[in-house]
Amino acid sequence: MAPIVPDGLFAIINFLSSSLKRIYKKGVGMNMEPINLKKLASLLHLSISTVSKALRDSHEISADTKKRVMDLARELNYEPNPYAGSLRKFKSKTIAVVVPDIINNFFIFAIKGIQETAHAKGYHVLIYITNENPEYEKDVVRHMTNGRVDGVVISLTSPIDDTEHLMHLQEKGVPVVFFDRVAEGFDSTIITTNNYESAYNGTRYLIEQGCRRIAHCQVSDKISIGIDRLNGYKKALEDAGIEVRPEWILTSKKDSAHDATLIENALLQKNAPDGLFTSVETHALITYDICRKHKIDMPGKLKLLSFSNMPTAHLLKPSLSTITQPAFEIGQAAVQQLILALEKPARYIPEKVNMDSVLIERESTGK
Amino acid sequence: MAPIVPDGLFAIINFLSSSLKRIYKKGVGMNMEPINLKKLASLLHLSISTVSKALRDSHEISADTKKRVMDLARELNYEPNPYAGSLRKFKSKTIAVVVPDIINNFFIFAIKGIQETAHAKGYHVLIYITNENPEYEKDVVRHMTNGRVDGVVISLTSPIDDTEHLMHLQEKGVPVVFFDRVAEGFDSTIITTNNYESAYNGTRYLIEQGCRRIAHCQVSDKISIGIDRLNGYKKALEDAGIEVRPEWILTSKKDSAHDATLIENALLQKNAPDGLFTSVETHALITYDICRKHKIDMPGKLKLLSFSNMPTAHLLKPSLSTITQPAFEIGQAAVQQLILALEKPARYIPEKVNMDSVLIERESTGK
DNA sequence: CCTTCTCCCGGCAACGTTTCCGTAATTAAT
DNA sequence: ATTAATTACGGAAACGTTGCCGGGAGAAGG
Repeated sequence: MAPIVPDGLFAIINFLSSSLKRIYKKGVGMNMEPINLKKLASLLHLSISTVSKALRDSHEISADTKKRVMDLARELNYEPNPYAGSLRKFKSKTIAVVVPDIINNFFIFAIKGIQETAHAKGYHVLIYITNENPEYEKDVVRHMTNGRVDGVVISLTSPIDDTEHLMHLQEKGVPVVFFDRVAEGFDSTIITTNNYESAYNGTRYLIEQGCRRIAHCQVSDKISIGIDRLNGYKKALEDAGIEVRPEWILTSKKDSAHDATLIENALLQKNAPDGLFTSVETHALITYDICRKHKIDMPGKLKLLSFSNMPTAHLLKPSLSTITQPAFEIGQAAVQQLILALEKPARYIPEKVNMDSVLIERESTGK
Repeated sequence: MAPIVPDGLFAIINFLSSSLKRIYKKGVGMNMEPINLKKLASLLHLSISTVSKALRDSHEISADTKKRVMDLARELNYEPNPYAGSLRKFKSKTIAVVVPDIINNFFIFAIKGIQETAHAKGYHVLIYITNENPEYEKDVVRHMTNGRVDGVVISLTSPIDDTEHLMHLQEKGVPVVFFDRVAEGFDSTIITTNNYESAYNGTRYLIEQGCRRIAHCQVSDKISIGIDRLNGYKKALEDAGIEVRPEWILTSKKDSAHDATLIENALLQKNAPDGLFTSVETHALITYDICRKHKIDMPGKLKLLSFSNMPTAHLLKPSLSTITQPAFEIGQAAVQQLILALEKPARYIPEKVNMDSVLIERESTGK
């Protein structure tokens, strides 16, 4: 069927272009010639478009041609160049996940949920850790308008009123899904937990456990969860007729050494708090260290409650009472919503999903 | 300077093509027209190649032309399409990190190190979690020959003798750097810790603490660290004249329920172990739960030592003695080596980096 | 005045796909 | 038998870049 002479010529031509490419690409190396549609087409004596359509199982191609093409493609381990397709189709099958921190079990589990469902749907996941640095977040987000990612799942480190970089992203047609640390005024999906109620219930629980001087350590006064949780804390105190004392509202500076002295000073003052409600698990751990250092009896002298997804909370001494968020499910839901926005924009209606956290009583609150 | 009529015409033409593109791309939406080199060129009455060169600060372009171009690019928030460049240049400025698990502080810190240094060097990071599934790892790795990533940093879940998928990757010219769970026979950088010595010293330490019936729980008998650590464990027993009992070598089935009963049965048999040396922190946590459930006194009846990077090890009850690996530094080193291989292939010599873990004595071993 | 050189810029091909279109050959409908 | 429809394939443009050329204008040197 295939004429001999042209094949020989093809072989020579291919060899030449092969070695040229090799030099151009790597200088030296054992890497074989890249195999692409053109290569498959020439080996099969078909056109590039026919091969392309055959591989995509197009109805325009006969059954046995498809088989020939697919067999050869499998044999040669053909892998389509994703960037060529992306360039043509304006979609990369890639999403970005942007988180403030990774040494935090909440984000770990969320990332796991994100990654798992994204991969199940055929998406690749680029990960960006902002290290609580708003400038870095802006920088990263601004560069996402270039088509590298089809959509973004983000938990903010920027203040709630400083999100024009995300507005810009949205205007450029890149869907954004927020989770946990969210923004307002966006026509996009926002996935949170019931922060206000959790903080309210947590604070009230501390009161019920006998605390009257309850401090709160928040991660920031400029992000959504910081505000919501603070408000829940305040309202619970008010409802119990307990004065809200500003000096007992500790605000993290995102520097663990600073935070440690902040908490330490608060706990060592005269008439010190008898209850502490922390918003992130690292602050709870810092508190453990402080209590050990200064021999503060927990839960005797100080009761501690923290938002946390630590797998070791029940093994600590004393075991840590926690408000635990459904982190994994949040990650899953975020990606599901994002992919819906990407693939069925008509059926996508941005929604505010609000999931419930669960309060787990343990020894640190005198259980 | 610029003639008025042509500009007006351009505007009309641009508007038309804009609305057309909008319909083609999204159907509907507030997204503006994408801005690319062609657009910049037409606005500036320059050629595409001139604009391209100006943006890359080429010496072929005059200073004021560069300024005009860059000013407009900044004003319009021009972002070069990364995939077009990747297609042209055969490099994506993207690396993949493949890890078996993410609910494991070792990998968390490693990922942090990887991500941080990769971004510092201008690389993007795709993350793949294999969930200890070799088939999934193979699937993922096989699809990495298509140019999506320039290189791969991997900690294996596949058995040490089943790595042809990685061979294939290397043959295709994609550099691979292994860390922690590594493979043999590859001409590439391998970053490990001194697993044999750590296991030897850890086991000897347990002996010194009075243990005579020491069990070892390994993550797998088919991966590098499993083998090395087991051998260190065995050697330490032999050197102390203690018999190595096969039934005390527990091998994880990568299913936490199964592992729990495995360890539970081992600890409940008559003449049970008085020491346990676990290779991953999850097994240590399982052991804590078992001890609590069955009221096994730790460290009285059972001493526990584990490889672990848990930030809460010192806060557990009892605090956990650990062998802690320099996870963050491993991640850093892995990426540094990979980028060296990518950018200075001439100066890159694959090496076997071996870092030291540190044994931290705490209460779980009777400190 | 002619040559040579430098400076600046534009044209064009190429990267690997996808997809719109055209068309030849075969089959079905009239 | 002529036309219409269908099947199966190829040609070519396009996606947004980069980089090799080539060339015109002006300056410098003879």
